[in-house]
Amino acid sequence: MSDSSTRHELSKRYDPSGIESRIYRRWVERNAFHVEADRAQDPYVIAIPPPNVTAALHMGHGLNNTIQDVLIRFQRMKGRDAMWIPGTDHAGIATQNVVERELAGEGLSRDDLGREAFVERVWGWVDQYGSTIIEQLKTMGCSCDWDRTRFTLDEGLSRAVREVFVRLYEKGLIYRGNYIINWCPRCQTALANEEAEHRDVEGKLYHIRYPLTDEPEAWITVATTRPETMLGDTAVAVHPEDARNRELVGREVDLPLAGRRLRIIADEYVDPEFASGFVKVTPAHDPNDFEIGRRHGLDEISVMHGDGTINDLAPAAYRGLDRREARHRVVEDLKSLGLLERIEDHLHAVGHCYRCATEVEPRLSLQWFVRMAPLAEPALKAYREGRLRFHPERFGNTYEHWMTNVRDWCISRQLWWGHRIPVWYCQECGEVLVAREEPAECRACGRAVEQDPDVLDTWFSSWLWPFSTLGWPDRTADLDTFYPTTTLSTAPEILFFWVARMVMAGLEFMDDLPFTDVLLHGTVRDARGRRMSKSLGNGIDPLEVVELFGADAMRHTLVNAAALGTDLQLDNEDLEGAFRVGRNFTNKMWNAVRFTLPYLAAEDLRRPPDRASLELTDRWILSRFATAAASVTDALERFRLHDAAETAYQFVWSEFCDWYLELVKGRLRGESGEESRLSAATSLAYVVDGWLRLLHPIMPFITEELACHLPGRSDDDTLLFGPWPEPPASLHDAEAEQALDELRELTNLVRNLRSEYGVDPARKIDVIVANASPGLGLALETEEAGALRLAGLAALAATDAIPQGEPGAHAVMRSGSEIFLPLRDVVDLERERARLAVEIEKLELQLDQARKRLDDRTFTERAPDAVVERERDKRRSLEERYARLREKRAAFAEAD
RNA sequence: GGGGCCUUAGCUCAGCUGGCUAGAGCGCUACGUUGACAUCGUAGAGGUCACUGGUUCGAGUCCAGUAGGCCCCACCA
Repeated sequence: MSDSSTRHELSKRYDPSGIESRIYRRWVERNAFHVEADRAQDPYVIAIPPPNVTAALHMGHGLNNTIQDVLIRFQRMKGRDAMWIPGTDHAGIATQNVVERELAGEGLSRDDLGREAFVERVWGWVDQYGSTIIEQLKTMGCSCDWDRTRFTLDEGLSRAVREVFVRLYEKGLIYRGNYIINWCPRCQTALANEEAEHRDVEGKLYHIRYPLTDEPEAWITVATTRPETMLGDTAVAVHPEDARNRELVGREVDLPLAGRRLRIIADEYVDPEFASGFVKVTPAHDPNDFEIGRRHGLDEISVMHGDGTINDLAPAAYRGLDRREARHRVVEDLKSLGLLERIEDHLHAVGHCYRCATEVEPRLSLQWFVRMAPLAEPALKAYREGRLRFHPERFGNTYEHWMTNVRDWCISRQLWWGHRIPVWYCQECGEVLVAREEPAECRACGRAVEQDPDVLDTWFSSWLWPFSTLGWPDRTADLDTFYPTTTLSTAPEILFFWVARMVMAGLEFMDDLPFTDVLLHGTVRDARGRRMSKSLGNGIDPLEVVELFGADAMRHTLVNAAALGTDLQLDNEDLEGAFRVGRNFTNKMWNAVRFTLPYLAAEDLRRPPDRASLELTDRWILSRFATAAASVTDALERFRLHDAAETAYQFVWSEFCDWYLELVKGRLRGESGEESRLSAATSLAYVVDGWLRLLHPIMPFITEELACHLPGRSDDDTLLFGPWPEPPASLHDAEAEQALDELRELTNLVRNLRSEYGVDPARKIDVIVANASPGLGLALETEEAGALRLAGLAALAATDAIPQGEPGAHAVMRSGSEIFLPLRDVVDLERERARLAVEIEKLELQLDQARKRLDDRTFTERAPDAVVERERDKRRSLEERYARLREKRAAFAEAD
């Protein structure tokens, strides 16, 4: 690679376009993200939550994948074999819906094509668009091991799915049966419990009279929210202890409209306090009624087709009506029969399909299920024993609750797109064959067999993701090396769908947790606090953000806004505003490095300069850098990415740029001699290299680009593999920090006074310092020139005592050092006296507080010594400043 | 019905194990084109940390309750 690509003058503004794609290409060309199993000594592994193949990148992806990339890059720089497995999910219903919609545009349905052609069509779609999101992840800078990209429906993963199905079946953990499941009448498939989203709906509660068979003038009243299901009633139930109603148990009622006789039965399920205490029992259309029905051996009459229309088991008048129309008709008919007692408003939760939001229909049907309790037990144990950790911790409660109340998982879907259920039925003898490979014939009778037409829930493949992607069920080197993975980062809403199930599968099939730490990030919201969504049209397109401000700016903004466990808000109507912080920061970094480049010593950037040869300011920035680096490292290790971003930002901007660069400018130009220049140049080089590394996980492009320009570096060098900055503890320098703190305080005080008295910024003024503390003395000894420049001073003089009563502005520092600006032309005596009075008053308040505390015996006795000592220091400092300021004021009074 | 979270500056939010004068960014005010950066610099205004009580030498931080907002789970029709 030649130098020509990057070795040019840096532009005045940072322009990420061009740079980012060039850098990414360079990484890919050297195959930098790939890790070979046989060379991985210390693996750190993340399996990406595979986005749906139908997906286009949204901010939720942006956030989650930034988080993962930060973690991966951090660990890679620390020297670990960081491997990030990418891939996509075939997303059964979602993808099938997309292609069906496409077909609908051509006036076709999937039935027009037939199963085979339809599936082929979906594959075609996947081939064409399925890698869109993968490409978009690259634009964001994600450092996935692209060689390992997997798809939940590829050959290897399909084999894993069949293997798992067969094993669970043989273990008795998969069964088939007729149960009430959640049915989406639009998608026309079964759903898992988790796939039905409960939402409150304003409904009605209908009170309906069922006449007693042997006493036609008398009736009982049942209450229902779904009158149309009465067509499938097969009993009426009361609570066995219900004093009001229990003598009716055993009698019969005439079911209106359907003309069927129903027995009144007693069942504990019924709440005797609710409404009249009678419940109509519809075993085929309600999960509770189903249970009652099984307990009492009731008929299960399903009165609906899969599409939600009434079927032939209902009276002719209702056949073919949609469930809504049927409800209306039933209510009207009951009204005209005088059997509708009343209708009340009723708020209740109704399940909705998580893919198309259609109201779910509880429906009796023959499906395949996984018995979950035996799988949940070890998964729960792992959490309780602390082997599985959640960040933030509170999600552990949610996990525990779900695990302890887990219900069997309906895994069959009446779709065409997905893993075909590996079960074959003999048409002759009814034999059921569950097999890894398609059987040629029935093992019982030798006749032809036919495969179950259904496919598996898409999560039935994703729950195997952490090991199926590594080659399982084969015992591969990848599997040995990279399983278990380390961290999982995802959105809390798929805790049950995916995270919990992966834990179960990992423990069941690999005998080990799939990961040890689960990081659950917040939700991205719009300016009004609403969740960003396609339907609301309030999303922000990450690609547009990258285009406008660069991936680094976006990543920084996202990480910076996403404190652990909190949602983040981004203004979708003001992109510029939303990403300003990150964008401005990239520009700041760019210019900071651009400025330093000509001055950097071409020493070994990675070796901290020897302290003995350094000047105070250099020792100070090295000390600050050591603190920042330790704190960023700690934050990243604890998944507190936000803190890491914040710390690095403050260090670079507020300490490095605002103070260090400003202070050393003159020295870098050689104004203080060669030795001084060298001290600054070597320190600068070490610190710049260091903070570029600290920021690389969050902002990989700009840091990589800038690092290439450092002396002795070329395009062939990269920050990818570290080393991660681990400055020696010896860089911590209390003396330098103390001195520079005082220097900064002095500068701030002078600036403040200048501003208050409206001194022309261009005007150089003098300052007199008296009673300088050792720290300030030390600072001025070496940094006088810097202080003069930053405070806009012409000269700085030290004396033993400030001239008494002379017109000018006064201040006293925390250390007790005094400052005097002899500004006889601008300082108004009256005003200065008033200003001092205000200062004195403020000090008095603080002093009172400190004294009160220290006078309190319980405080001095019970608080830790260190706290008490600090308080004493504070009082001492306050007393000193107080005394000095009062002197000033007194002097003014005399002078007047 | 159960569980969890939130309420801190005009706005968006930090503040982890309780301890110096509660922070950041944006916005606002005043001033500034001193050769890194106007995507900038300097200074400043702005907070009874929702409310009430408790624990403690000490509470934004811990506990209880109140009010408001949000989320998850749940088979009372």
